[in-house]
Amino acid sequence: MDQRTMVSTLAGAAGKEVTLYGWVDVVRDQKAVQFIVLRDESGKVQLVNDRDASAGIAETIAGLTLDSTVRAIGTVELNDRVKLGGLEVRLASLEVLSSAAPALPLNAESALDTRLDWRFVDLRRPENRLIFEIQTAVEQSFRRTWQADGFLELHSPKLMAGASESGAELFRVDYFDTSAYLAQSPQFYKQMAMAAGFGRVFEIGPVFRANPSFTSRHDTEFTSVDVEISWVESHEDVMAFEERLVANMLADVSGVFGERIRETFGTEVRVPTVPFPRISLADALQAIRARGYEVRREAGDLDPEGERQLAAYIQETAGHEFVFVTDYPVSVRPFYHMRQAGNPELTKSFDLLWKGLEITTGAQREHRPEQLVSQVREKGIPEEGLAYYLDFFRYGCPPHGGFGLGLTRVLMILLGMANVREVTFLYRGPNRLFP
RNA sequence: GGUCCUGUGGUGCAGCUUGGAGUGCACGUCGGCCUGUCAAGCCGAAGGUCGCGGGUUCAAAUCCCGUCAGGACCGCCA
Repeated sequence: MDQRTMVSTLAGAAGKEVTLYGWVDVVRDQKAVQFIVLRDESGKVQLVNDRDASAGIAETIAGLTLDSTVRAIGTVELNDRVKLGGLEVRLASLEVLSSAAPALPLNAESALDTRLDWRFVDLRRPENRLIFEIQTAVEQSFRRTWQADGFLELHSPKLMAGASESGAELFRVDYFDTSAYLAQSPQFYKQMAMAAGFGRVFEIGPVFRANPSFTSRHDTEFTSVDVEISWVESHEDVMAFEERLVANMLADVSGVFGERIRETFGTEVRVPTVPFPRISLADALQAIRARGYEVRREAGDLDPEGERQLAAYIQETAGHEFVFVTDYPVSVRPFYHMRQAGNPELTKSFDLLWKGLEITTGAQREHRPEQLVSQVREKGIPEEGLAYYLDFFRYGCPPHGGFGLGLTRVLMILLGMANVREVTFLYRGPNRLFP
C-alpha cells in the first residue's frame, strides 16, 4: 500500500516502475499482445503484456473476469498510440486479489431498480463516484460558510418520544418496554440549542419520514441540512443567510466541478445572484393563474405543476433559477411558525424552490411561550407530549428562525438527475430496505 | 392511499395491435481465430417455466380475468 501509485498521477511517472491497485475494466486478449484497462478511484489506464515476454502473466490475463481486483506492477511508458491518456504500463507482474464471478449482474444500461439491487457494483462507475465527490464538496462548502459565521455543529438524537412536526408520519421502534420514534426532523433540538444560547447551529444528518410516497423525489430516510439562527428580526434574516449559503456552495462547486458536471451529466451549474427573487404565495398563485394553470389544492398551497409554472414565471420575469415563496397561511404551516404581527392568518415562513422543486421550508419560530401554547391548542395538538419542548421557551429564549434543506434534492437538481435515488448512496423507500 | 404503465436467457430491448414451433437485436458469459488493441474485430456455443395462477381457443409471450412485483404521476413532504 505504501508504494501504491494512483492512475491519475501516471503522466508524471514516465519510465518509472509503479504499483497499481484497481479493478479490471476491460480485457483485450489477442494472440501476440494483451491489454487490460485497469480502473482505480482516480481513473483508468491501459496495461500491456507481450505474450512472449511473460507466459505467466499471459495465463493470468486469459483467466481474468471483469471487475476482478488486481495488483499490477509495471513500467510507465509514454505511447501516442494509446488513446487512453497517451501512456500505458508494461506489466512486470500481475496478481489477482479477488476474482469476480463471470457476468456482472448489471451494466451501464441497466434499469435504476436493477442498479439499486447491485448498488455496490453500480457505484464503481466513475460517473457515480463523481456524484459523491460533488456531495462531499457541497457539504464542505456549507461548512466553510458556517465556520466563517460562527455556527456550532449539532448532533441531535434520532430516537424521540414523539413527533417533531405535525404532518409527516413517524416510524415507531421498540424501545425496551415502550416505544420510540425515529426523528422526522431535528427541529425541536435545533430550537433547544437556541434556548441553550448556542446562537447559530447547523446539522447534516438523517431524517425519517414514514410517508408512503411513490415519487422520484421522496425517500423514507434522507439527509437533511438544518440551520437555526438566534436573534433574527424576521424570516427575512433566515432567507438572507440561506441564499448566501447556497450561492457560496454553487460558486465553490461550479469552480471545481462545473466542467465535469456539464460533460458527465449535461447540466450547466449557474452561480445565482443574491438576493434571490421573493414572491408571496398569494402573488405566486395569481401569477400561475395568469399563465393558464389553476392550482387544485383546496388548502391553497402550491402543487407540483404550480411549482413548475412558478419556476417558469420567475425565470421569464427575473431570469433566476431560485425563488423564495413567502407568507404562507397558518393552515398549511406547523404550529411553531411565527405569525405576522399585522396579519395573524399568515406566517413568517418561506419555501425555497430551485428549478421548480421545493428544497427548503423555513420560518421564524414562535419563541413566546404563551403565544406558542395558544398555537398548539389552535392546531388541536395534545400538549402532554410537547411539555418538554414548551419548557425550552419558559426560561428566556432568543427570537430565532431557521430552515431545513433536502441534501438529496439539492444534488438531484444540481446534477440534473431525474430521481433522488441516483444521488443517494443507499436509497430507502416504501419498497426498498436492501441492500 | 388513488390513477396509469411495465414484467420476455445474466443485462437492456423488440415481438403483443391482427394468436400459429421460445422468434430477433445489442451487451455480457464460454470456446476458437486474430502482429498494438483501445466501443477491438471475426467465427461458433451455451444460457428461457415469456412474473405467477386460471380462462378462451385446435393452438397463448400475444386475447380475457385474477394475483404478485416494480415504476411514473397525484396526494403527503425536504
